[in-house]
Formats: sequence, C-alpha cells, structure tokens
Amino acid sequence: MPQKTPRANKSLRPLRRKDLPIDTESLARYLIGKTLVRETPQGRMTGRIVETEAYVQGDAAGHGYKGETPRNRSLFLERGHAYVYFIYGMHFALNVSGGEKGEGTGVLIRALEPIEGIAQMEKNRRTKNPHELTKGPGRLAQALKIDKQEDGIDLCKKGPLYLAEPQIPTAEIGVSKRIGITKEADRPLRFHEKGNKHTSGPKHLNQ
DNA sequence: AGCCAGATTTTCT
DNA sequence: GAAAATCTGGCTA
Repeated sequence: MPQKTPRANKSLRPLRRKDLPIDTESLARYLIGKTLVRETPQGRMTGRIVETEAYVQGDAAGHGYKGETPRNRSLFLERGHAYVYFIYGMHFALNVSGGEKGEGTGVLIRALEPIEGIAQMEKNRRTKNPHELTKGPGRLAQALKIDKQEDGIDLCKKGPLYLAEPQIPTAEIGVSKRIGITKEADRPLRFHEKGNKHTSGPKHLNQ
C-alpha cells in the first residue's frame, strides 16, 4: 500500500526518455508513483510523485499555448526536461516537458510523498508537519530547493535533479479537474494516487 | 475543515 | 499595468 514506509536507498535508475509516453496526458499519468531525485551538496532528497497535471496541445491554460518566450523556452525542449517557473511573486513550480520537441506542452508536478532526506526538507520548509512538506507545487519546490537554476535540466540522466524508477508499487490512480487556473480548468487532466495523504487540493478531488 | 484576503515580482500586453 | 499553474495566517464553526 502507498502509505507503507518506502525503503530508502534502493537503486535509483533514471527513467529512459524512450519510456516516457510522447502524449502529454499519458505522461502525466505515467509519472504518478515515479521517484523524483534531488542531489544537493547537503545530501540527497527523494520523493514519490503523487499528483500531476497535464497541460496539453491547444490548451489555453498551458504556458506554451501562445508560443515560445524566454520564460517558457524549456517547455519546448524534448520531453523529460525540467521547466521551472516563478509565480505569484514568491513561488517556484516544477514541470516535466512533454510531447514532441518544440511542442511546448508539459506536466506540472503538484505533490510528492517524501522518502529520503526528510530532515533537510524540514529545514528548507521550516516546518516539521510531514503533510505540509511537499503538498503543492510551491511547497515541493521549496522543500527540494528548486528554482530557476534547475530550469532546463535533463531529468532523464543522473544529476542534480532527475526522475527515477518507482521504489514501491503504485496504487490506483484517480483523475480530476485541474487546480488554481481559470482557463479550461474543468478538463480532467489532473492525476493523483488514490488514498495518498500527501496530495494537495480539496478532499473531493482526491477520491 | 473551509473560506478569505494579503503577500510580492516576473512576465507579457 | 494587470494577471498569475500559490501559500500562509486568521477567521468562522
């Protein structure tokens, strides 16, 4: 079951780019349960991805909808690269670029279940509440010390930030509307692991 | 547990 | 100049 304490330090093999679904919606679903690995000079932090949102082709809510700009250029890289943006004057959020190269679609990572390096996350977040560490895009970026420096990183190879194979099996995946946007918000493009305590958003969206 | 307002700055119009 | 893929604290119950 998802809430069982996952064993730390199993092999952390990066995901292969060819295994990432090209379709962005499929990618968002595929990423649930995968491991996000953050290497810093202070040590390693890892977490299971438990909540994602897809921003697909022709989607007015997508940052790449109106074409490439200096801000969103990493979203147009080949799939599996990091797109980090700054929002509301104080938060960073992490996306995985999706689709074909130049497409400008991607997947927002909305929540993690912390596994390794929890002490360091508590320090970065200045809280000890395990449920407030990585629940929500801004919080997880702060916990893992992710900012513009990580923008454009290849997440399919070992480095300061990458995606890796799951460490424990993934439970059933639920689908809901997206959170925090005004355009096309009702499209069912948000994915989450059912029953996981580390997902963000109101309860009725997590069933 | 749920609702609301305020914070704060980048980005593009 | 306005909007923005959010979080926090303070309120009500």
